[in-house]
Amino acid sequence: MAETLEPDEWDLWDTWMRARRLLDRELDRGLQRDHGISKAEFSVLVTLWRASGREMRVGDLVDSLGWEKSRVSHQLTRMENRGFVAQTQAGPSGRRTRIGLTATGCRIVQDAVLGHAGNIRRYFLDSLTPEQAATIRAWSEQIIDRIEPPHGETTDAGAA
Amino acid sequence: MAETLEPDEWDLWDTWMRARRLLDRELDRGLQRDHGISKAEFSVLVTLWRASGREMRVGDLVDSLGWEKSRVSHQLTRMENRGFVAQTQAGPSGRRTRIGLTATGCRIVQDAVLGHAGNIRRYFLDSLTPEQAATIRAWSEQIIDRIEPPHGETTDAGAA
DNA sequence: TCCGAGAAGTTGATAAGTCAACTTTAGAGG
DNA sequence: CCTCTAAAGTTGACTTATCAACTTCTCGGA
Repeated sequence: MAETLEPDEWDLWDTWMRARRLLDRELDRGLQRDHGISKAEFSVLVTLWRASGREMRVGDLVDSLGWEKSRVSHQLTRMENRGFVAQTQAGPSGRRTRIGLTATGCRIVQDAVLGHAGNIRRYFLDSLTPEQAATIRAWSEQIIDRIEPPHGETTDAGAA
Repeated sequence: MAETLEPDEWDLWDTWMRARRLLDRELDRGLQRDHGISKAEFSVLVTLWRASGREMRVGDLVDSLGWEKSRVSHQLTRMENRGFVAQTQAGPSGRRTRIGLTATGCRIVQDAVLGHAGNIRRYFLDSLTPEQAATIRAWSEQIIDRIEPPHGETTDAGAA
């Protein structure tokens, strides 16, 4: 800690952050404009869509998305109101145990995936050679490992 | 538009997004824990700090940050209340024309930059060989160019 | 000088995300 | 069968972000 970054390191960081921000904004707008959903809604929809039976446990959704569970809960409430998802198995109380796509949700996600995939390709993948892709993947995995090691290893030891 | 992604392309995308999310979360927490400020506050502080005279026009701040101007305005109001920034030149109405760091803001950002730089190094730069860094930089620049071309060129023509 | 268009900045309503506290459920141990 | 504990899920209050509408400035042309 308490060490400084060289100017070109700062510059790399800033450039990377800027690219991310622009990319996110562009993808968000595409989703909103073409399909009327937010990126958050899209994430929930595809996650459910990929699941076998198009439904899953709330907790598994939390893990897949990597969100706070309260965020998932609020999001599901809103999406239930919009008619995109529904409980597939109601617990004794008014509580969700399993949640799944409705016909509407299913239809929307199928459309949205196509458009979104196109945008991801256009903005993200097309600017990428295979070697670059490999680099990005490897480096992303390093970051993930470093911050969230596969299982109960300590976070900052080991790599000393 | 309307084309699909291969499984390994989706996987690259997911991995990259996950890495970003974890990295952001980690950096946010560091800033909050060690310096009591949010990432948004930090961004404003460093941007002003790097400016000559430690002050700038609101509109330039908007451009540098790449945020919506209303977001910047709200953020500045909060930060004025916390005593981090202040108007350096008051317009005729209660309006900000130029905004700058206060002594407090200046002190905080100096501390925070050190800690934050350390975290950026630890999580982001350390996992990077020089070639990887070059790749990431080049690719980030491509994304920026593609979405926000330097000056009034059309967004999607040209690269055909 | 006066007008009008557009830039610059603010505001308030609403949506989304975070945090901590709470309730219900499920399971292990007695 | 009971109880205790932890996990799962929800809730409400609070913070932050977005959107659209608004006000105020600036500046070029009649």
